[in-house]
Amino acid sequence: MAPPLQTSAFLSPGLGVHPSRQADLQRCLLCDQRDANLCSGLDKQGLAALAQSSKRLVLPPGTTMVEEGEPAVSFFNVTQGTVKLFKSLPDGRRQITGFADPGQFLGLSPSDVYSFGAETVDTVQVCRFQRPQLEGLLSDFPVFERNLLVAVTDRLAEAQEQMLLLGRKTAKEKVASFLLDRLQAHERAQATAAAHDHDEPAATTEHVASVPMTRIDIADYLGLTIETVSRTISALRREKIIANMENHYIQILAPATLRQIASGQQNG
Amino acid sequence: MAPPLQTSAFLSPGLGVHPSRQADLQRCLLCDQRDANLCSGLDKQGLAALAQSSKRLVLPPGTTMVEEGEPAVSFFNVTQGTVKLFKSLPDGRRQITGFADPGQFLGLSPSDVYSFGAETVDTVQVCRFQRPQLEGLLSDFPVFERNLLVAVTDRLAEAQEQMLLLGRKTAKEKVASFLLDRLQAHERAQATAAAHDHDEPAATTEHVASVPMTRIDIADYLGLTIETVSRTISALRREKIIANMENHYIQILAPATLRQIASGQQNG
DNA sequence: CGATAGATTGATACATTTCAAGTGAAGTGG
DNA sequence: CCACTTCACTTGAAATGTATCAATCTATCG
Repeated sequence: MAPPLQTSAFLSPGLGVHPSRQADLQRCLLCDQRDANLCSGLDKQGLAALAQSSKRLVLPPGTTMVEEGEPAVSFFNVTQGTVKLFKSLPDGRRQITGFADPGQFLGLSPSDVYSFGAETVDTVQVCRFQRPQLEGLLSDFPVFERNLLVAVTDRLAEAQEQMLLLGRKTAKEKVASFLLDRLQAHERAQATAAAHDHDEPAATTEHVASVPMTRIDIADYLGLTIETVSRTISALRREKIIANMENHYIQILAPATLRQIASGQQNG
Repeated sequence: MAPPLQTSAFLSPGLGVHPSRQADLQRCLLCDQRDANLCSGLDKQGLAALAQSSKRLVLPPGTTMVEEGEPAVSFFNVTQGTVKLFKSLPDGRRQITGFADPGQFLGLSPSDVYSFGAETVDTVQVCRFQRPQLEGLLSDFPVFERNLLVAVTDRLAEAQEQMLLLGRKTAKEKVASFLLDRLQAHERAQATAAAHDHDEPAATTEHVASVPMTRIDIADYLGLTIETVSRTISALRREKIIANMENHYIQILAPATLRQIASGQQNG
């Protein structure tokens, strides 16, 4: 099952890193997501190996990254933008199982074909790994494998939370939960950007949710129809719990209230 | 599929296993689940370490194994029976996120407190690990860590399938999918038992689903009410797709039809 | 044998879907 | 520069699948 690869030291630290690989390593060293999830805790040698084994891609909105049933040859780490993961029924009904924001991986599958599809929501940057090289990295760098284990565990916990939402929450509770998720996603993005700008983290007095996806995607994520999503968002706006902003952002006026709604302690 | 078994005599005295640990090692060597998931591919040293670090427990039906919010101190590997995992809302609404049948683990959590609850459905046998010892095992035995990574990945894929069910399937499709899951669970159990009996695998001409859980559990797993579950099962019985057996077993008369229903290609 | 828990069945209610129409913004071509 | 299309979204009215409320049945167990 797991080929126990030898940890051959193919890049002696400190000594001459292959010139043509310098650019690769730089890419990792300067990456926004360098200390996030998969890539955290790696020494220079590990980072160099990661850099060598991956390729950075920029993908326009609506790009299919993974198709259900196709051979699972690639593995991705998202560094910018949002990717939607989904499963479909033969008649076209679709369930979005999650959104992969910067710092998250995608592409693991229990078999040799993908068990899900993936498509970019907006413009997305990823690091792409090929399967065999990924397995080598896992074997060679225990920290990397541990990071992946932790990341998959996180995703599993998220999936369980989403099952609670899908199975037991009302439309209003679903939308409230979603907006809070997107608030958190935006806050994380802000924090990451601030850290790399060396700027002071601007005191977040405004609560803003990043919602780059369409109503169709939201509906397919929450197990609702687009009409119900639209109506529910309108209702929250009428109740002054949220407010419209530019294109793909929503302001959260009453986060505490929204949290109460999301956890089923208030019906508004 | 079949893991490469060690063919060596399983207790060569030369290897100096500590005498007081012999019983522990025997427990692992004779375990039904020895070659399943987490415990597969381990050499004798690894198996001995596993045996030493874990304790076998037998738990009666309805035992709380894990409570949401409590410190995540234990990790379990199920060797017999079925455990239900769930998340709840403050007002008591509950979603069962999965059933852990023999060979499956439970107890991983992204933080230091459990993000879910777990309770035995019937009489359950588990191997219990304490957190610190588990981490030691993961670090010491790469095969073990890889097994866990594979197992968590499997569970994540299952969770995604269940999200599709919860968000997009009708009551009838949900129940059909559930019965097929339970058919597979029973078939796996049969296969395991047969392998350890050294008996020929009895030609499975009858398709039987093992359903040890109550209607309440089924409803909380499928995002339905007990009434809807009951009505739907009755409808399938009326249509001669399934038939009643003793207490907690259901016979599948038309597996192909059930599969079509489960995947949304037929409404019956 | 009565008590209790699990399961079934029926009648009604309701949350969400479905069907339908309409709005507004962005892009296109004459 | 302005009709015209398109796409995402919103809103309304009617339909429906599942939930809720309620009664009954069955099996197990003290």
